[in-house]
This record gives sequence, C-alpha cells and structure tokens, in this order.
Amino acid sequence: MAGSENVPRRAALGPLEDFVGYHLRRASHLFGSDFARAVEGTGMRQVLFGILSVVSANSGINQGEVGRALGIKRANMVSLITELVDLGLLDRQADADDRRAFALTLTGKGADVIAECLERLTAHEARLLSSFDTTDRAALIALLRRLEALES
Amino acid sequence: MAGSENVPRRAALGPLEDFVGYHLRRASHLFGSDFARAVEGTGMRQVLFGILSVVSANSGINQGEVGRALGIKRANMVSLITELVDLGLLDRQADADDRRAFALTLTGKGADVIAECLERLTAHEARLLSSFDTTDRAALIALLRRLEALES
DNA sequence: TATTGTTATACTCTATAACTATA
DNA sequence: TATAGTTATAGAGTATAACAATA
Repeated sequence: MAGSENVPRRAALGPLEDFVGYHLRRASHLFGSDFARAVEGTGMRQVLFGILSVVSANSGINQGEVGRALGIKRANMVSLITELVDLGLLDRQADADDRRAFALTLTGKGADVIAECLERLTAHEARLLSSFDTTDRAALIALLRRLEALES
Repeated sequence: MAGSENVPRRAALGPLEDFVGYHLRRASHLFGSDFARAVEGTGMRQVLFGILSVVSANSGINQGEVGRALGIKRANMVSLITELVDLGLLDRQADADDRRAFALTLTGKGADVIAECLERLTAHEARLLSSFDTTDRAALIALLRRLEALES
C-alpha cells in the first residue's frame, strides 16, 4: 500500500483518550507555547497580557478585582502587578475612595505593548485556527464558556 | 427590578474575551483543579495518570515513546517514571532488544490505582459536563482534537 | 550520526497560611 | 468582622543544555 511505510504512529493513549480534561490540557499547552513564540521580544506572557487586557477595559480597577476576573489569587497578584509596574506598563496609584486599594491604569507604553501584542496574537490565533471557519470557532468558544461558567 | 440587586458582576476582560487560547487556559485549569479533588488520596496527578494510561495501553513501551505520546520532554520523564516506580505502580525492566531502553509495565497495584481513578474520574467528568449532552461532548472533543493535531 | 536515558538547572504558575491596614 | 494588599514558602509542570551508553 503506497504511503503506508515509515509512518511514525504514536502510541495509543488508553482511557485518557476519552477525557475532556486531557484534551483541554493538550490544546491549552499548545496555544500557550505558540502564544510565547508570537509575542517573543515583547516581554509578555499569558498571565501578564491577561492583566493588561482587564486593566485596559477597566481603567482604575484594583488588583483584587483583576484577580477575580482572571482567576488569579490575591497573593499571586502582588508580584505580577509589581512586575508590570516595573516594566512601565502599568500605573499603580493610591485609590481616592479606599485607602487600602490601588487604582491601576495603563501607561502609554502599556497601551503600545497591548496594541502590538493584539496584532501578533490575532495572527497567532488565526494561524492555529486556520482550519476553523467562523461557525467552528464560535462553537468552540461557546462550549468553553459553558465550562468556565462552572467556576465557583 | 427584582433580582438585580447585589449581583457581584465581574470585570470585563477586554480583548482577552475573544481569544480561544484564554478560554482553553481557564477551562483546562478548572478541570485540573477538579481532577485533583477527584483523585485525592490516590497520589495521582494529571501527568502521572496520563503516563499510567499510556503504559496500560502499551505494555512494554519505553519512556521516550510515552513522552512523545503525551507531549512530555525526555528530561522530564525521568523523575516522573522514577516516581511511579517508587510508588510501586510501574515496573521498569531492561529492554531485551535495545539495551539503552527500559520496558515499562503496570504492576498489579498500578492496575488497581488506574481502575480506582478511572471510576472517580468518570464521575468527575460527568459532574463537570452535566449540562453537556452526548452531542455537545462529542463536538467539544472533536474540536479539541483538531487543535491537538496541529502539534509538530 | 541519531537515539535512550540522565543530570542539573531555571522559570513560571499556582496554592496556603499568616500578617497589616483599612473599611 | 470583612476586605485590600502583602510576605513567605512550597509544589508542580515545563524548558534548555550537556553528557554517557548504545543503536
């Protein structure tokens, strides 16, 4: 049979093959790796970009709210925000109303980085999803959102 | 309007909302957390269970092949396999044909642990996917498999 | 020359617990 | 009493580079 030689078939996965959790993990990791390649040189990572995105949509928001929106624990937000402030992408100012909190805003540089990444990431998603038409993509996102909605 | 008070609405995500990669990450994390709860007390983790599953379906397979099937780097397989051997779940014996390799097989205890976890994990997936009918579930897995197929 | 397994190492993400200062 | 932010710390997954033994 032509074409049947030298095919490096992969080992069967066993019961794992039928678990949604496994496929989510693999697909997520694949997207994560490609994300890193896509934004190489910008200093961005998935978590950091997520934070910038939420702040850009909610100027003046505080850490806790950002973390809640993204599923990041308070304790872990601290160094992430500090990192973004140190990079000059985020501005952290004492909140006028609540002296415990900080109001976060994007800096000009932060807005530039987001814009640059958005361009690259749009291409990155388009590349990975090149075999997906509009319906497929919408169906996938809809299914994933239903899963996310389970979060306590 | 009744019911509109005290709704702790979450902050908007901004551009992030439309990225498949983000939703994959959140959904995968959710499944991972619930996986851990489901198998609590068995000593299993997602990666370890994956390895056991592949070995169970390919008795005598070596580390490299398992890693390739699961997307785990050779270097990281070493301690994982050692861990499973030390737990008495995996047997590692010199391969008869290739003296560089080890042949991996499940121990009786390993088979027991897999069986126990399979039962719990089936319930765990059923719980998370309780709002998914057979068609939804199949559609989701099919979409995720198409993404995984992109892997080099 | 390629491959199996190995060691060493580093980075990132996430988790928990305990603390402070404000509300 | 609850919340915003913090510190310290640990666990886990993944990444790269370099090496020995064998194919």
